[in-house]
Amino acid sequence: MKNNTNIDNQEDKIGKNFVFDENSCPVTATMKVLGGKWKPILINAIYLTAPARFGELKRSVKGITQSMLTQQLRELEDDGLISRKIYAEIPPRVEYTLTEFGLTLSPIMQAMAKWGEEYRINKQKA
Amino acid sequence: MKNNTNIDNQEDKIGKNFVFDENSCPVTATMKVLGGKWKPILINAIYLTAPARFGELKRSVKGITQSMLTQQLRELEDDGLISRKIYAEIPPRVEYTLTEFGLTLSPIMQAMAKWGEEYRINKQKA
DNA sequence: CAGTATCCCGTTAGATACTG
DNA sequence: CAGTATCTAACGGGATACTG
Repeated sequence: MKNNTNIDNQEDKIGKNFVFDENSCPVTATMKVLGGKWKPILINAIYLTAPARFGELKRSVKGITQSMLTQQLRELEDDGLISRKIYAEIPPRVEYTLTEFGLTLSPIMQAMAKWGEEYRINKQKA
Repeated sequence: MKNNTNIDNQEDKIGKNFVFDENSCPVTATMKVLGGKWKPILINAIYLTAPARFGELKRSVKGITQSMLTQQLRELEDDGLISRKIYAEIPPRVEYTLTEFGLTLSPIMQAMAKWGEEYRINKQKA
């Protein structure tokens, strides 16, 4: 739960003048990569249907628009989570796959999925 | 990584007409709770300084405004992650603590923190 | 088929002022 | 001290049209 790098500085124990800074929070960094409406779904979809084609994703991811799909795929690619393979064919074909690094998200996604389910149960009671 | 409840339906294996729906993605549900600019930092801050007072949080969480702090604390409370204890004193005192349920986020936060650090290293190389 | 380019809107976050 | 109320700015996401 220690998500502030200042924590490493033993001089600066959690005292009255300790400061929590968003820029040094690695959880926030992860959220930026996984955040937004489509990222988790897309990662999951690509994981389960790899190699995933653009048109397939457009059909299978309910409600996503073409521009959103392109944009999100670019961001995932820039973050090194997915790889994009272009086939010089007519009609054009592009396939997306999770990279090795993208696969390292697996335990986090699983933990989040499990927690999310418990959260729903918890909310229904409240 | 299976974050679509449809996955449980064995009739509907990942085929050509499989649909990924945002409403049935528990990862997205978790993201809504943990998402936004301040939630991870606040959860961490409350965890490390509990019982955390309003004024303390305002001072220690760098850059947060009073209205944002109030709003985020309310949301965390409504989600059952933190508890709010009011002391009928002058001057008024309010203390925030993680609930049992809030503490169950710990493994996720730790996993995300670890991944976020590796992501940063990965990005610097690219 | 797999995109790019624009324009638009709703939500989220920030600034400021006021109060029990 | 610990809030609430209100207004404004920024950004994520959506609709539509066009293209190699």
